Amino acid sequence: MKHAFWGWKTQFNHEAPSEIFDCMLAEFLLSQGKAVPTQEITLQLYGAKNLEELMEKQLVKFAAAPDLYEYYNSNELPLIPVLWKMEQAGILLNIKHLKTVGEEIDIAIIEIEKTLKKVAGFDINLRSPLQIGNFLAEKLQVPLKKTKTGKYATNETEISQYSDAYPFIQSLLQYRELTKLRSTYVETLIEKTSSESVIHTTYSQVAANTGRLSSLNPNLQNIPSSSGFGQKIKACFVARKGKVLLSFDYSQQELRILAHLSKESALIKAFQQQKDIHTSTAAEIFEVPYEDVTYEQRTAAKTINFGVIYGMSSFGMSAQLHIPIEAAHSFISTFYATYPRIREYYEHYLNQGKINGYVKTLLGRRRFVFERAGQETIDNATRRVLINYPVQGSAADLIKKAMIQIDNEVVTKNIDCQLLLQIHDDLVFEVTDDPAIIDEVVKKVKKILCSIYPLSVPIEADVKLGKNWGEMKLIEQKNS
DNA sequence: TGTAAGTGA
DNA sequence: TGACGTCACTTACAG
Repeated sequence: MKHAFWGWKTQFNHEAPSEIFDCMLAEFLLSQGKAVPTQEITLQLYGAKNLEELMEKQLVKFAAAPDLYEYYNSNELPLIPVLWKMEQAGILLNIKHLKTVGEEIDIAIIEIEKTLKKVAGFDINLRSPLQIGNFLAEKLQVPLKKTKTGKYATNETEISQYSDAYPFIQSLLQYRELTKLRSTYVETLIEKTSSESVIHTTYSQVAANTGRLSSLNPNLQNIPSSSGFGQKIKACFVARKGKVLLSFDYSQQELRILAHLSKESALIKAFQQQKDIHTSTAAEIFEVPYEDVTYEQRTAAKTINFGVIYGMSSFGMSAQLHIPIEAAHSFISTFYATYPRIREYYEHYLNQGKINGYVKTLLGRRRFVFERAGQETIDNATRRVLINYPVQGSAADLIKKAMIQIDNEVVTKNIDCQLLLQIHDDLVFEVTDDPAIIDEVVKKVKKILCSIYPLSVPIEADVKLGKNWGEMKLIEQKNS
């Protein structure tokens, strides 16, 4: 929780000048009667003597781009005190419980370690991809692929296909999962927790090229949720005494934004009718009634729905769904036949990228992919960026806008409630454990989240409540 | 310091 | 032809 706005980015394609954030943070802190953190490196970098001079230099930059100045004034600068308060508040950690979970993990690790070393027959370093790769490929004759540096690839998707034939691999994957949890989550979280058992992250507004926030020291945006032990770790994040945690999770926000941007009527209709979007896509591409969609069909449709947001190829899809490339190709063709406007959306943004050198989000944030306008060709990596950025970037814009409004209308309005965390499409609050207050916060926050920017589809959010972050219970259906 | 791996959205 | 889904952060190993 040093503060939210250290650091800077100098890539040509980045338009979030962190130095102005430093200036605005300084102003905010001064208004609170606090000491201003000196940004000597930033000052030196821009050849400025003080923050005022730095700010003047920034304003010169912005003078050339009034629309961006407007965007930053309304959506980035007001977010600074919001993030600052989130960092200062921090979240309470049940250290005792976390240590117990750590001990459970330790016991499991020691057990697995013993059996693995026995099978290997020597003191193999299980954390070394080099040693593991050599052992698997040369001793056990597992036909491993090579990485780009010519070593054996031992990543999960590569080796898990042999886990049935080799119990060693199965145990190794468990070993990796447990050691990851222990070192990255249990140990670091304990280490970074204050004497009051509160953990403070730092948010950066200038790390992600899409305009998303990022979280560091520690990163609280990738706390595990899937596995059993992961859930237990998450459950160690608790509400303070007399309070509860409330989370608001946007439902399929990126696909809704895709529907809005592409104006694809079949997709818009599905959202308007409040259907399960993956089932709906499955019904369309497999030409079966909505009610008859099977689990496998829904899974395939889900992969395709997310795949299109990222510009996935038939190769990537075949790998993920374990189907032949031809089948994946056919799925994708059918998808575009079903949702023709999505293909047009692609073409539009690719052209914008060529013509202008950048593309824009809903709120006008730009991402440059070329140094100059008027490009003839686009390579595949750039193509995917152009396709993904408007969707991911717009989602980031909208939740930031909502956070600012929520802070103004809920957090600072004598309602006992504080925003603690943002995980891209998810906001976690700490609220007094009182039904009337909880009800008020739920109504107000949900209203802001869902009406922050009218799309051609409804925006929806799931609301969950709990004493800890690992066991949150849905308190309101998204369709209500 | 770069690479491989794994966690999240 | 070669690559093959976006955006992050952290850990550990090896040079």
